Order: sequence, then C-alpha cells, then structure tokens
Amino acid sequence: MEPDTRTRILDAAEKLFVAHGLDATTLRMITAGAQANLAAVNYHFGSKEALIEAVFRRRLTWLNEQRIAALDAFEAEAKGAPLKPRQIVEAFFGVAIRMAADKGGGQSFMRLLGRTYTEPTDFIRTFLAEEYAEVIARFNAAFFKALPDVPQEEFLWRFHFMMGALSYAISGADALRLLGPVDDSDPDVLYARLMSFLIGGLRAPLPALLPASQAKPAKKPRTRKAA
Amino acid sequence: MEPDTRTRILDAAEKLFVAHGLDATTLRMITAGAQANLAAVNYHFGSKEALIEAVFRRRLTWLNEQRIAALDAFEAEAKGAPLKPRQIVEAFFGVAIRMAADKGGGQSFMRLLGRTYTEPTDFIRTFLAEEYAEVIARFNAAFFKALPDVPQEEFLWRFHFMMGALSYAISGADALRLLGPVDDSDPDVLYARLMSFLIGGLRAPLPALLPASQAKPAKKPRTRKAA
DNA sequence: GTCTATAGGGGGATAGAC
DNA sequence: GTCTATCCCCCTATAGAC
Repeated sequence: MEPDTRTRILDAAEKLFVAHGLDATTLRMITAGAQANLAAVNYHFGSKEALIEAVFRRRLTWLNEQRIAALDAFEAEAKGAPLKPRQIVEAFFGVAIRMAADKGGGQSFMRLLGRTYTEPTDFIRTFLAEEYAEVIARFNAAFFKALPDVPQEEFLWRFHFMMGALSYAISGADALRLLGPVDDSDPDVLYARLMSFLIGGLRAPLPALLPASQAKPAKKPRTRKAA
Repeated sequence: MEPDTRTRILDAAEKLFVAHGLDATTLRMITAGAQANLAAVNYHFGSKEALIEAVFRRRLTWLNEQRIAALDAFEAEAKGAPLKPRQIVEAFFGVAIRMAADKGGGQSFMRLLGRTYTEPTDFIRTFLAEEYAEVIARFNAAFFKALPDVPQEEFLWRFHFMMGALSYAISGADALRLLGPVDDSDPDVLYARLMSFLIGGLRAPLPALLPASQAKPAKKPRTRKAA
C-alpha cells in the first residue's frame, strides 16, 4: 500500500519544509526522504518552486473549503440573521486549529502555513493571497453583517492580528517552551485558549484613535519616559 | 561622516535580512550593499552566523532594556500596588510598536524580529530565548501580581498569542494589503488598533476547558462589546 | 584593516539510457 | 516513470599580498 512517488514526495517535502524552512530544504533531502530519485521532483513538478506550490495547494484548498462550508452551515442555521462573532471566528479559526491537531499530516502543514504567510518571498505571498481571496471576502461580509458598526478596515486589521495569534499558537509551542514550562499536548485546551483570546480581541472596544477621516484628538497618549 | 565598515555591514545586513530572509541573503549582497569587501564580514564577525547574532543583539538588547525601564517606571509610580494590565501591555508592546515606527533603522529590524521568532533554525531560537529570558520573567511576575486569578501558564499562552499579533502587525502590512486596501501609514493608529486588540484578548474570560489541575471558574471582568 | 583569488562544497536543473 | 551522470551556478570561508 505504498503511496505513489508523487505523493511520497509531497509528504516528505511537507515534513522537511516544516522542520528546516523552504529555503534550507534541498531537493536531495526531499527525494532521499521520499525514497525517490533526485530527478523525480523535476519530472513530477517541474521545479522546486512548483513543488512548494503543490505542497501548499494540496492542503490549503481543502482547508479553505472547510472554512466556507462551516460558514455556510452557520448561515443556513441563522436563516438570514447575522451570525454571532463567535461563530465567525469558530468557522475560520476553529477549522484551522482542528487541522493543526490532526496527527495525519495536517499538523505539520499548519505550522508551515503560519510561518510562511509573512515570508518575504514574492511568489509564495502572491500565491497565498490568491488562495485566500475568496475566503476572506466571505468572512469579511459575514463579519460586516454581524457587527456593522466596526469599520471594514478595522476588521481587516483585527483579522490580521488573529492570524498572527493563530500562527504563533500553532507553530510556536517550541518557542514558548523556551520561556517557561508549557503543555500543548491537548489540542482541545489549546483550542479553548486561543478561542477565548481571539474573541476577546475581536470584540474589544474600538480604538479611540482612528484615521483622519474620523475625529483625531490633538493629544495622543504620551510615551512615558524610560526611567 | 561615513560610519565605519563594521557598522555599514550591520546596517546593510539588517535591511537585506528583512527584504529576503536570513538564508536568502548572501554575504556578497551584504558586502556590496555596505560597500565593503567580501572578506570583511569574516574579518569583523567571523562567520555569517555570528553576523546574524550581532545584527539581532544590537537592537534587541536595547529594546528589552527599554521594556524593563518602562516597567520600572510604571512600578515606581504604583508604589507597590499591582499594575493595570493595560500598563503591562503598554510597557512590553508599546515599546516594540514605537521601535517599529522608527524610520531610523528600528523599523526594518522589528519586521525581521517578528518573522524570526518562530523560525526553525536552532541557533537563532536558542539565542532569542536567552535574550528574552529576563524580560519575560519580569513581565510574568508583574502580570501575576496584577491578575493573580489567571494561571501562569494561561498567561504565557496569551503572551505568546500577543507576540503573534504583534509580529503580524509589524511585518504583515504587505500581506494584509493583498486581502484588501489598508492604510498603515500612521504608526499611532496602528498602535491604537493593536493595543485595543491585545488588551481585549488578554482580559478575555478564561477558557472553560482547562487542564484538570488548574480548572477554575471563569468569573472574570467582562469584556465590553465592540462598538 | 582591506583586498584578490581561490578552495571546497552544495545547490537546482537536465540529457539521455533504460 | 525512473535512474545515472553531469552541467553550471553560487555559496561561505580562508590564504596570503598589500
């Protein structure tokens, strides 16, 4: 029941990308891990860059479909009424956390995804943007319907902050451990922790200081002098 | 008034690391940017790895000193009373956001730092852990004093989530732009946005689902409704 | 301290046999 | 589809002249 070469390459690449980063992972490492020949990558994918895209696409497309399906389910249930912010967050981040807890491959992928989103490489950033476009539009709309008083741009920023928290939640247990003893063995606990934090942040009072279109106080809160 | 070679190398390396990542930045790019000779890096720093450490240490040590100084100032003012969570967050993240807004070099560094914290490279992770150890201990203590009902481990996680949000706030404006039109031109606005989000998350009700040893009733000060 | 030149080791990609 | 062999590129690091 060995998977075919193409799949073995994808699996091996995914694991290695997580462990060492995209750049530091060589085709030689990948083909060795996949018990395939060095030339196999170029035969099946054309280039290392195309392989990277394939690794991402395989899981990301599925992940975003799940997110939209979850949103659909909530909206069907609500029968036209606005969703609760908690439901929107659940649909987007809950799916991700659950995938991150999946021992069968999704786990390592989510760690990779979180790190890559802010990477400076052009081709991967534009690729991710395409993959995310539809999902973001759907969630943006749902959120605006739920909380019409929150400006769209403020929501985008909060969404962005939430992605950061998610990214660290998933990929950063090792980093956290360096700061103190932590336990990330139970994904349900991590899920509960993150959810609570995200909803707290999402529903926080709007910042007093907003762009010039709104009223701008003459005096911003002063930085305190470092003793 | 040209800075000396050593400084020019640090400056050039910092900028290039931000733009292309640590791995993709070559010594040739650095020395070209610094108008220095290829061999100069190894002469002044010994190796590329040592140069990376030097780039980080130069700013990070200063940043963490500022954080501790800000905390000291708040604590002196409080005369032994617990600080407000808002003050603790301000001392840690406010300093960082302000550094990120600094046109004179700190800006690019903070973007680099945010991305690097979760990178899989061993040497840089342990290096960062050492640099952060003292700061985290101080802030952990201050926070425990301020909100003794929040378990230490929960705080560590929330701190970690906050670091993620900070990281994305700083290094992710480009990524955000791909999702919709955003304006990050005013650092004060970004600061206000992030602060509001962070404090909302930090003060969120404790998750209902906690490890058996530390299960506590979630009877925390309510988060206010957005808008 | 600064340079040139080069050693020595990978890297991704590909041609062509099987 | 899979393999070997190899091309050609660029990297870090260093030896040794100035």
